[in-house]
Amino acid sequence: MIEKSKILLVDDEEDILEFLSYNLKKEGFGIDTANNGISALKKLEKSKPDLIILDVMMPEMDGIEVCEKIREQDNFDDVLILFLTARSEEYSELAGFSAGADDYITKPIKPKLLVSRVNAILKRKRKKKNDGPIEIGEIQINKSNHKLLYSGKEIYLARKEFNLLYNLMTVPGKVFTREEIISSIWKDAVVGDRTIDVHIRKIREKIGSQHIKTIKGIGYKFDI
Amino acid sequence: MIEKSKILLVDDEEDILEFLSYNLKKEGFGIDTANNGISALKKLEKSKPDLIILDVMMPEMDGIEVCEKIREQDNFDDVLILFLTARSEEYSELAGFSAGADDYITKPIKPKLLVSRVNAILKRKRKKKNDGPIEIGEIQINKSNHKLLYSGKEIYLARKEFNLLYNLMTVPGKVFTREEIISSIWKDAVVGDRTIDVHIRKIREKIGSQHIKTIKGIGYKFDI
DNA sequence: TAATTTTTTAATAAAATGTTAACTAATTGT
DNA sequence: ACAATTAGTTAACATTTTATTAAAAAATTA
Repeated sequence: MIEKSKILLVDDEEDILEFLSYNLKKEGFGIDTANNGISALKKLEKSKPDLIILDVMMPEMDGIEVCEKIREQDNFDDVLILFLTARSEEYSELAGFSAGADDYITKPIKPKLLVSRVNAILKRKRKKKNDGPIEIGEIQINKSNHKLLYSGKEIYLARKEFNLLYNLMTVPGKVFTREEIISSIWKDAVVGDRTIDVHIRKIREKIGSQHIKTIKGIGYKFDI
Repeated sequence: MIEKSKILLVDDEEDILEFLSYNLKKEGFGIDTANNGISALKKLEKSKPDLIILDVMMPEMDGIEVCEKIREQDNFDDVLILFLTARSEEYSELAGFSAGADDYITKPIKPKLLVSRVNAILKRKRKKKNDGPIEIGEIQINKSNHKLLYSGKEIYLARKEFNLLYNLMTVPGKVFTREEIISSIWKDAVVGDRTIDVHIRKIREKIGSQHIKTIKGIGYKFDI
């Protein structure tokens, strides 16, 4: 059985929260609500939603800002975010998109459209999430449980190390430039090039250097 | 001669299909049509199109869904998908893009715009595809993993050497003048002519001199 | 809050790559 | 054949890039 998805609704207007809540609960979703951005950010940890529906227009902290704050956190980069906007609002799709939104719905909200949209977006996620383990030679890396096996033995990698190695292993043999690496691991922070070297070094310390090759002037690759 | 690209048109309205078909055939594209998503999915295998133009709004299975279904199959992950949307439709660009679309056109469709858009998107694809390995005789050079195989054995080339050889190999037989070589490899630095010689020498050291020929007074070429 | 771990940076060392200069060899035109 | 021109070779050295530390900063955990 597929577990029901959890949705966090964030809006400052009580009646919209109720309206959304009513329609989505009816469909079997687990619903949590927050009536401002700050409270939403607080609830994230405990609630661990699959999808966040965010009103763009809110007092204090608007939806775009909340979205950015969420994306900044490392452990919520795969939560889906759907914006609620009034058609007339000046916020462009672009602003939402660049803040890290996955989709948006314009008000007035039609219940049927809302539900179909939510279903579609969640279905898409389920497909994407299917990051099965990657196995190359004696090395197996598994994103879903964050585990690395090296000839059967489990090796612990810190998060950044793990992400970096995982990235390289997604396309074995391909040379990843530092830019590519940075843009896929440091979504918003700015780090120096030496930082990557240090992480590479730590990974090599743990799995040896036979697989991770340096292509001077270009970047790194994972080789078989 | 460049083979003409094949396009699969998917729309439930017969007159739109005809309109698209007429305008694209005139440009020399190979056209195939389907009037619903299911039929489109069926035709994929046989038709093997380079581009699919999909109406978003269709009964039964909408364009987004068709697009997702196509992207799920892993033998069609490089087919291009272009959406047709009415400007007023509730579907956002965002939904389309995250479903895996490459571009979209809004109705009403202007023939000239359609054609230029289609040409642009196909050109983009061709260029991308050309980043694949180049294989000439026993030599294979691959930019994406920065590898040079010489009768199966991997040979390491430093960056400038690699770029230089890659350049020559993009058009085997063509004589590249020193100027051409410099302008494509040394984007801003100024180097003397002897520098190229030295790099050429190092390449010859590694793959022999039977392929890289000097055309005195002009430049170098890669010969089969 | 303290302790611990992780991440980043900065400084410096090491390695690899790139360029030049000086010289030699080859080719071309007269 | 012999200048004149162009290319090839070599080794020195300059430059760029990466590796390695240790230590500071940030984040996480107890």
